[in-house]
Amino acid sequence: MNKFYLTTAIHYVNAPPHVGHALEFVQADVIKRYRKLIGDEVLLLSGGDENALKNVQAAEQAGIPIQEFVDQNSALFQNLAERLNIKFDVFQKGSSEQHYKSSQKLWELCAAAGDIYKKEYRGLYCVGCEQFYEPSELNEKGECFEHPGGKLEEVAEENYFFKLSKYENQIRELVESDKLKIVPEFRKNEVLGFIKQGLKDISISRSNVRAKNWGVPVPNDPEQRMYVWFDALNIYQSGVGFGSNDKQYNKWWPADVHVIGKGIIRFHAIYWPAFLLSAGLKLPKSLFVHGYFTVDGQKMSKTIGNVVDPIELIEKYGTDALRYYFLRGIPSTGDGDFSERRLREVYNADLANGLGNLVARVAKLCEQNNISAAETYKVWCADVEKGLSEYKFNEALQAIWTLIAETDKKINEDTPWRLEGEKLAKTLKDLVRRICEISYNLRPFLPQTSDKILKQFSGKIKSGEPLFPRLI
RNA sequence: GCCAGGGUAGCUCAGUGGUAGAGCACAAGAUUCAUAUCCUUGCGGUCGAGAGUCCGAUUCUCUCCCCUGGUACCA
Repeated sequence: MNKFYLTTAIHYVNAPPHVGHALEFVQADVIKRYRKLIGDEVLLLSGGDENALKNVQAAEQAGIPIQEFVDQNSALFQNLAERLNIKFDVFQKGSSEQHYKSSQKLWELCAAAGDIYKKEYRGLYCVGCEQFYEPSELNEKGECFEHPGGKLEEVAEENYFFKLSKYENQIRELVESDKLKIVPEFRKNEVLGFIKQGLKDISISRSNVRAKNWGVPVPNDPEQRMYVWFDALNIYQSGVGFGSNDKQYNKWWPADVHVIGKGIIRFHAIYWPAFLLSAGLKLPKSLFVHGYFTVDGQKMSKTIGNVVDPIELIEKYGTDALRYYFLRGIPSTGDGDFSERRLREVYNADLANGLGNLVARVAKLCEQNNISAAETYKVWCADVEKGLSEYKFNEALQAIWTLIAETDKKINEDTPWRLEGEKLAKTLKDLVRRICEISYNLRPFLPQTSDKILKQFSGKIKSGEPLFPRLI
């Protein structure tokens, strides 16, 4: 049996999840369900990047102890997954003891390879924001936008650095050769373009003061904490036993695919393989990079106040309706505009009038004529498989909806309501076969709906409640 | 600034050196098994602007305009 290990990104848990997170979860779940259906043993991991300074700041603002704060928000991410009908086999918390040990082990391996050294970092530090800024990020007076009037201090601090520059050629080769495959192609080119400019060493630690004593302690240096990316990426390993359970780790690692958003590709395509190369560990096989949502044409942001809550949408339209919109309504690798108006349009056109209505009309015909379904159909439509293997979910679904349209047309041509006897039975059985084929192919995408249809179309067929009541 | 991608029907997008395509939306017709549904037909575009190559350009070349993304220790 083939193993297949995939992950979602490790998200900041400084705020509740929005539709963008939901999109990524659904995409990962489709891959997971498909791999399972074709017989792989699959593990899906997600997790929370709980060690970021942003969490500390957000917790302070909310007036909640930091651990309690990240626990609460991590739970919201897990709850969202459940509501989307997704099961994370592992949800690895960055603040867990096991993760700390695992990340320290990774650090020690990199250090033993001679790739970690101490160096002074100088930068412009804003006390109000508690972070460093590049000159380009400041206003004309050299002040930060959040705290105008206040001068930034030039702060120097000893940090640990990782010799990223050493791995430049190896990483270029990995990406070019697709040994680390990046989907889609244009993201791969972006990464190569970035590498071409030359890789510099990166800081991978912070002083306790700046880190507010939060985060993974650096081994053998009580004054420093790991910079979040070093340990956050390692969640992919710590969650499957790196540093705690060798048997489990050897079974699942390396990851077959990391599903991530475009904003963090550099960390996954460059930093992450470099850390692993340094530590002498296996590398993930591929990255699947999705785009971001805009909302009614605008960037989603807390300041604009247009952050869309996926839970509300699930309550309004149902899990599968939302899953369908994510998968069909936007190309899987591009940016998509989220609009509720569009969601409603797609719901009525494709789910109510298309799939739902087709199932209802065939079910009624079968009920009236005492038709039973005997066999089960497990045949993948070629275009659906093709779409899935390339992560082009919208194209896969399009193929299924072509089947739906063909079946509708066939019913109109055959006019079963005018037939009788043997001919009628034969026509209806053919329609039942088509419905089963459609719902089988639908399984990775709309699991609840698929189950409902397959249940309705096994044994004696009866008409039932509409799958997707038409919205007015 | 530099690098990459894009500007095609009201919307989302596909596509080609030879009189422009799909789905949705909209309109009409026909049908009744069905969720006022399905089916058929129709409406709808100087294919970002200009110039060049060619018998012929939306498709190739150049210039310009606009949009999106990337341009690292901030995430």
